[in-house]
Amino acid sequence: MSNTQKIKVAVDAIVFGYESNQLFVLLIKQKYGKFKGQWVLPGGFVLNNEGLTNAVNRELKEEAGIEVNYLEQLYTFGDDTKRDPRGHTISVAYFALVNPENLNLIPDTDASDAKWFPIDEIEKLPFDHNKIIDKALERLKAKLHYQPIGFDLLNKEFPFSDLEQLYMCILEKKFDRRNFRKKILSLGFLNESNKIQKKGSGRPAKLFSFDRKNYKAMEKQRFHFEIKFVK
Amino acid sequence: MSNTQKIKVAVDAIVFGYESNQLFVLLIKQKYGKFKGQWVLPGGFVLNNEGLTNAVNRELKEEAGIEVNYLEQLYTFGDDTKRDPRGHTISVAYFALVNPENLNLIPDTDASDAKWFPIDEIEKLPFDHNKIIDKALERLKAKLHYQPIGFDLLNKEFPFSDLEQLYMCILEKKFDRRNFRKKILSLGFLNESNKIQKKGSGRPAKLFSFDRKNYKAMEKQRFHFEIKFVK
DNA sequence: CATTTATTGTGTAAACTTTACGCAATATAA
DNA sequence: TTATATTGCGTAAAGTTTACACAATAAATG
Repeated sequence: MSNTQKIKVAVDAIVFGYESNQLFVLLIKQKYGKFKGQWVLPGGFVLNNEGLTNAVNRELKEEAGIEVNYLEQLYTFGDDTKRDPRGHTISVAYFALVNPENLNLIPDTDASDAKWFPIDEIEKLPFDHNKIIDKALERLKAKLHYQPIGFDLLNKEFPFSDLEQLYMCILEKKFDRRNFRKKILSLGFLNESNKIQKKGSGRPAKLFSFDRKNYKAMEKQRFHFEIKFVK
Repeated sequence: MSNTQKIKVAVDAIVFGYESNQLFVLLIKQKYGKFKGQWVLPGGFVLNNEGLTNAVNRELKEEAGIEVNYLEQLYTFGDDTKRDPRGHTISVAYFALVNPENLNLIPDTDASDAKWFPIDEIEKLPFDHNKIIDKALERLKAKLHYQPIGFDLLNKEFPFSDLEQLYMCILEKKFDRRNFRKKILSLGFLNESNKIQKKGSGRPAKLFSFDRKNYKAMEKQRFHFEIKFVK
């Protein structure tokens, strides 16, 4: 039985980026086959003797010349055996984040075309890729509440308002700026830099950075990140 | 490339059961091959043109004659290409729960042997099955806090003390009985039956049942299940 | 160059939730 | 009949979240 199994294994990546109050998803232009010329999620078939995580990282490098900041497995799509018209294929989807440094640097590798699309301007995509993006977005929204994942979408040093706006933008909610700041600061994993950022008018802002080491240590001591919201 | 892909796709199930203050995992005795005679997680290769969820349910029926109460995808194991000595295989692992009605009724189907093992008496298993069980247990513990999943491990009608003990047993924590009761009841999805259960000495207990319909409705209205603990 | 506008930083009181703990009610066991 | 086990309910203290106001510091405007 296992000799005759003809199921193919693919990986797909949903890479999120954030800049100027907008959430983006990375898509690439299909080069061959039935969907040639259409935008799809980066991904492809896993090679023999290649681990899944390796496969995603390889595809991201090949197709978009990108190295991500955060990567985790999202879900394996394989209930619909006709999800790929080329034949029975399951796809292990990965959820990834990049910070702004990696946002604008997508070299065109081997004639591939990669582009950032605002999340709310994504049309109907081939396969079940819209469904996959929906699931990834759901995960991103959920994780903002219980993991310090927002920092992976920001610069290393950021003013507090960046974090605040990122939360409001992605969660599509409004909440009190002052309470949010107090809450996050009270958790004790932000380092206050002595630098100061001036941008446009208004009082210049202190810059903060996420102290990942400290956070990891706190996590081991039964600390739980959690943020609830108002409005 | 995709023509020569030789990766096999399997599913595995981690089925949890609970009774008399003990958490159990379902294992089956391997019938053929290198690990013949050893206990492993139920599962097997996915058939051509078979969906993943179908594959798990089929294997559970074939190998243990069981239908589960709750089923969700856990994780896809495929970073280690040598996790199965028979060749490159990825396994989509599923997390399942059964209630006590299904706990003791495992018919021996086609010469297979299935058995419930207390979670703390599981020895070294073949493949990466111990790792899979660890991940499933972690998920179970986490979900008890943010999803009403405990009810799937109990009888339809149960005294409050059952729920309370299930939480303490699985989470390996102690907390205040009275506060726990108050908290759960305040969430408003338990129906109080007018039946009463007597068991041994002590005041007889009211029986409660989980109102799944009501819970689903509340969930849609932005209600979030959540339980934090003391001690 | 004084005034307006934009944005940051800090504080405090009220409402709500969680935690700690006492005791009456109702059964069986001795 | 008394002791023991277990259930059911209530209340005060501690902690957390929410709502809201105003001073500080810059650029933009006339």
